[in-house]
Amino acid sequence: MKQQEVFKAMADPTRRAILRRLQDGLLAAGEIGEAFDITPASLSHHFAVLKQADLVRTERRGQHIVYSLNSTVFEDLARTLMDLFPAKGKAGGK
Amino acid sequence: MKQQEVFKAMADPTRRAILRRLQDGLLAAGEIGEAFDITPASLSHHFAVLKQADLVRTERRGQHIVYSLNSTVFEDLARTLMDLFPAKGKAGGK
DNA sequence: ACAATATTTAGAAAGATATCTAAATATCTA
DNA sequence: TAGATATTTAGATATCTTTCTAAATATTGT
Repeated sequence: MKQQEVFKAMADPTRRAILRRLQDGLLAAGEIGEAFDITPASLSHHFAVLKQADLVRTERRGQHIVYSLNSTVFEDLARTLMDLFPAKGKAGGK
Repeated sequence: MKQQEVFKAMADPTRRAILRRLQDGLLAAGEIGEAFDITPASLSHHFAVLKQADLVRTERRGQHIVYSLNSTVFEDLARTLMDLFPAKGKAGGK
């Protein structure tokens, strides 16, 4: 996991909202954008950050590009957080 | 949980390192700082961000101010992440 | 009360980020 | 292949962050 990229990606509220929209399944970039008051260009920038962090996958379907969540990275991230708090992770956590 | 503040706080590598140092128990600001090549002033700024997010608690002990983790917020954060990925959280997760 | 130690606050500078508009690229359909 | 639609890239700008130095505040011990 590219930890730094993942945390940075998650730090923006628009990006978290994008991820939430993707919970229900694949969506095209434009469909995702409908929910936000933001230009396609800005949205595309957010996608790039999410892709960089490997939080989403893309696939072209005709003239659309569809996005989907990459659950693996979420699991890794959750684990990293778990490791961070004391009670659980045994003494020498990474 | 102040979600936005928590995510932002976690997005900086120095702050995550601070949190990791605190896994082993209470530490004074200065002790934490020894591990980093950063001025006390900058360190103090990071503490402020962590406090703002409620990720750490502070208590004065004589001339020291000791920091400790607030596990509750980590749990909340981990839960938020879990909710974010599809398979697990049932359909209508917040 | 003074000096020493520990930490925070204020203010400034450099770098990163989010957003926009305009232009480029890719795909489909006529 | 030309036009329409969907998305990304380039370049600019305003705002936010990280970091610094210098100064302020709090506490202890003499």
